[in-house]
Amino acid sequence: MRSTAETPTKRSPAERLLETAGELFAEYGIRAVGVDRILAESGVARASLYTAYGSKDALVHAYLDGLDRRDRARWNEAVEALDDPVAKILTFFDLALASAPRKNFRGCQYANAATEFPQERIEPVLAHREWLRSTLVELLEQAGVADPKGTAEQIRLIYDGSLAGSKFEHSADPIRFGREMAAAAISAA
Amino acid sequence: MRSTAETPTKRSPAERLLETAGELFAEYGIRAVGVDRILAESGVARASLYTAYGSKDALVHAYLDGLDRRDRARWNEAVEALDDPVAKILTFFDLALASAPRKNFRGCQYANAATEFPQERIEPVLAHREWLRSTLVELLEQAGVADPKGTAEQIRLIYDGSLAGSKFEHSADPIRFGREMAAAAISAA
DNA sequence: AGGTGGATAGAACGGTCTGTCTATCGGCGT
DNA sequence: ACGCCGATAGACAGACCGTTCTATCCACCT
Repeated sequence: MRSTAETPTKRSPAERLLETAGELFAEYGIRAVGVDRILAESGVARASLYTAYGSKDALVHAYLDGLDRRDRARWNEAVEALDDPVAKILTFFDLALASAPRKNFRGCQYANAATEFPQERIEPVLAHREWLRSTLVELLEQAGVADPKGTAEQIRLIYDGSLAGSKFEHSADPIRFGREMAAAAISAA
Repeated sequence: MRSTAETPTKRSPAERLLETAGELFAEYGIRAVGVDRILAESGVARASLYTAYGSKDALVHAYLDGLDRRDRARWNEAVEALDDPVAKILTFFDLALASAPRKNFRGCQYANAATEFPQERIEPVLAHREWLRSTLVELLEQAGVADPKGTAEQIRLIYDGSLAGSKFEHSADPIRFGREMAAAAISAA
């Protein structure tokens, strides 16, 4: 009963599974990673996966859901000490910049998931995207720009483009470049 | 001997295969489409695929290569009547706008391929991307902007972002929005 | 008319995928 | 000390994957 996420040294199979799956999905893609590999690299038994999640599909959804929640939490934590709304906006780029090398420059994982499953409406992906949009609008209102909604759309387009470029070029440079573009777009607005 | 691509009414199995594969790859993704489905929808015999291409992998590369050549040809044709270099640049967005609904708003197919095969260096994808970059630089030089290279990078980032947004939202609006952003970026430069 | 070669239909093979099943192990509470 | 329950190891089933093979067919050329 008290087994779930209690001792930090020994985590549950469900947790280890989710972490390993997340790393593999991010690096190689979701369709390219089979459950056999997840099981082998996590050291978890096959049956544990199916008792904990029920299917690979459910594990994928748990992965995307955790991605959304964790990304939001990281941003919230990172902007905690900041006052300037513009600095908070640029934090999106700073976080992407920091995680890009760790993720082998695979770009936006939400976009990757949407690419791999074109005809599914993936809830966490849409939710994350809407959160990003509304957060940008809010911050741009605080910054006192003339057209918060339009400018937010600009920032988000730049954000998407910088992550796409990072994936193409296997480099963090496009994200740095996008950060500058975003800063300039806010200044101009 | 004279069988290859002679009569326009009845095309060769290789051609029908490539066309059907292209449509399916674009709509559902490359990994998601098996050879069985390509064969069924094209009405081509199984053996014909392997005598013509040798493997699914080779068919995929032929698809990507044809994508690159055709996209360049379409752009060249579209800008033939144009003089203004800025108009030529915006033609990239116009073409994307026109093809987006036909492709079910699946965004940039080069990005999709790069997403599905993260650790392969796909030649046509890199070539297409470099062609886009150098073409933009050339046109921006003609337009007399101060920093052609930097501005070209901006345009390409906006282009990438607009296609990514189109995929997320299943809409052509982000491409229209990106077109405006690109026009503004050129004006400002 | 006869033959040649490309296209076709479809069976079959080996491999991999997700998912299920059985059996054993080990820690923890009573 | 016993029993329970989660975790483990691994075989297994069924579907699908790409690929090869065999055999038939048909259009075209001499």
